[in-house]
Amino acid sequence: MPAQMPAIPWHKPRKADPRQPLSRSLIVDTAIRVLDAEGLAGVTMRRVAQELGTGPASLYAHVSNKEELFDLMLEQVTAEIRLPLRPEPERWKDQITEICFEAQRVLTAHRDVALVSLGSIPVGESQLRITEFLLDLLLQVGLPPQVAAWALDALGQIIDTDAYEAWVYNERLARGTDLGAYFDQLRGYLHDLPAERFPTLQRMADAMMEGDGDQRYAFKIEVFLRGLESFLPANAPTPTPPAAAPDRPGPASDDQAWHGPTGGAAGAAGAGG
Amino acid sequence: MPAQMPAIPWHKPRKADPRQPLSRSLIVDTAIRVLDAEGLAGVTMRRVAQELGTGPASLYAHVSNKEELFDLMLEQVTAEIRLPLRPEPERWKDQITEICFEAQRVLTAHRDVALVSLGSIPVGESQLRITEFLLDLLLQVGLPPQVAAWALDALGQIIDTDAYEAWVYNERLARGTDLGAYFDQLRGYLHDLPAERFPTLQRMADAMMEGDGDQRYAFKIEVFLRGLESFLPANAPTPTPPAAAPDRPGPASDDQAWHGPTGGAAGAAGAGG
DNA sequence: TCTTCTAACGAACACTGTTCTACGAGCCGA
DNA sequence: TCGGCTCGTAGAACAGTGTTCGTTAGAAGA
Repeated sequence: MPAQMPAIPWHKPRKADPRQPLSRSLIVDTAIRVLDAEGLAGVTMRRVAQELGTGPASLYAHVSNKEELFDLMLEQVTAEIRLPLRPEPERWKDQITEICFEAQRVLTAHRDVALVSLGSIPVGESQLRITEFLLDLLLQVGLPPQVAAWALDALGQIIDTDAYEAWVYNERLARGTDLGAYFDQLRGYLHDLPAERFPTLQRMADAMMEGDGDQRYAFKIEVFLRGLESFLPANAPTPTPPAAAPDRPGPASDDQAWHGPTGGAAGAAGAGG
Repeated sequence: MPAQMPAIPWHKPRKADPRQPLSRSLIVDTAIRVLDAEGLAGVTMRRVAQELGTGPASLYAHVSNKEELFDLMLEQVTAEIRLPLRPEPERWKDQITEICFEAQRVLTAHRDVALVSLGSIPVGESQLRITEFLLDLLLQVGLPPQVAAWALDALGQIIDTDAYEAWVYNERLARGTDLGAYFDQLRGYLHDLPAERFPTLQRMADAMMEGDGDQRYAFKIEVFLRGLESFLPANAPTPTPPAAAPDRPGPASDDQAWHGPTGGAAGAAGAGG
């Protein structure tokens, strides 16, 4: 902060500090600053207002809700996610993996902002930008349109959920919890489970604890991409006949037949991250 | 509620109402009743205490935290999830799909309780019960141990996240939002996107909106299971070499070599649902 | 110069989780 | 039977929260 000039005495100060006037984007920027410093729970209307040298009521002239403010913050953060120059279908799995890690990098850089994304439908410009890129890529690969469309849904969930859990993990670390001891405890707890009721779990305790967050994240993405791959027309005769929901008709394996009209309302799914 | 008998005058009432004394399980049961009626946000210490005819401070003798109360509630709810009698490896995909839908049925029956599960490591008895079953099943199928272990992680995430999103969807419905009009709006919004920036998305608007929550859920599970399937030793020469995180070593495709010591701390992942 | 409009804001409302402290009933040893 | 002690209970309070109301003060338009 540069040294402040003394106020000219006969200029009665407009507000106590002649800041730039309040605006939506200024509020959002400030809120993100608070978010980065203290996490989502620290972003209160009072806290943001205080940072702007005003009261909470003033914010409501530019933002109708705390929820709306959160949405705006998410959109702003999402804009930071960089995408490759163009889709490269010949290495689509690598490219998607890279995007997933880029998204996680950006999301976790802003604490637990991913939590905002979890229940919301991505309609912001930046979110659609990512959706557009991925959708284009998946179609170029040759996936059936409906598979590609629904895959975005799932991809967004993976990204958001993992970003959130990565934050939980980091938070515990930052709060001074000795994670080494914590996980040793957990491992011991699994080992000490009654063998007659939890034989497998007890035997697999070490495997359950294996791998850090990034490895597990990479695994989830890999499994998901391999699953997608099985929907490629080339792999049409899939290893096993595709299962579906217990009673409802699940996704069939015939490829182009996907775009069929079943006429249901869309689910409340959040793709795009 | 049955008609209350008048209090016998010469019996001075113990507290104003001669309820059974406070206890952990009574508090949890009451909290779940409030949860079912008003959602997780409605579960406040005051609200639960009021339901028990007492003040909020009284709860803290049996429950150290609101967070702990939430964990106990989750554990209690998870206990409702029914499992098949025994693993049937020959139809493992169907069985897992059934369990996923059973879990979602129970979770969504209790509003947004799934939110509690999202950031927490599943160590409760009921959660471990499910983990034990699934782990056993996956190993019997012949999946490499480490793949099976990490798969539980991913499965838990799918279940929790989808249950939460299903609740968001149902909530909007319950709050009187006309979802038909809402999704029509959304569809129109996608259709009206500038074609030069979002050509694919615009073209695919209908496919993006296709399918209700259950169909999308079934699709995610199916993709995941097909991905898992590709890790079966029989399928060892997978269509493409397994990709990994950009710089880190991802899961290799050799099967039994998994149980290796990489020595990292476990991630903050929540499996089990 | 006077009016009109609107962004800004102080104060307040109805809440929240949690803690402190006093109260009072039940049990135990004498 | 009686004191003393423990421990579950609960009222009040603290420091917060999101949001709204009614007022004010500054700028724009006539």
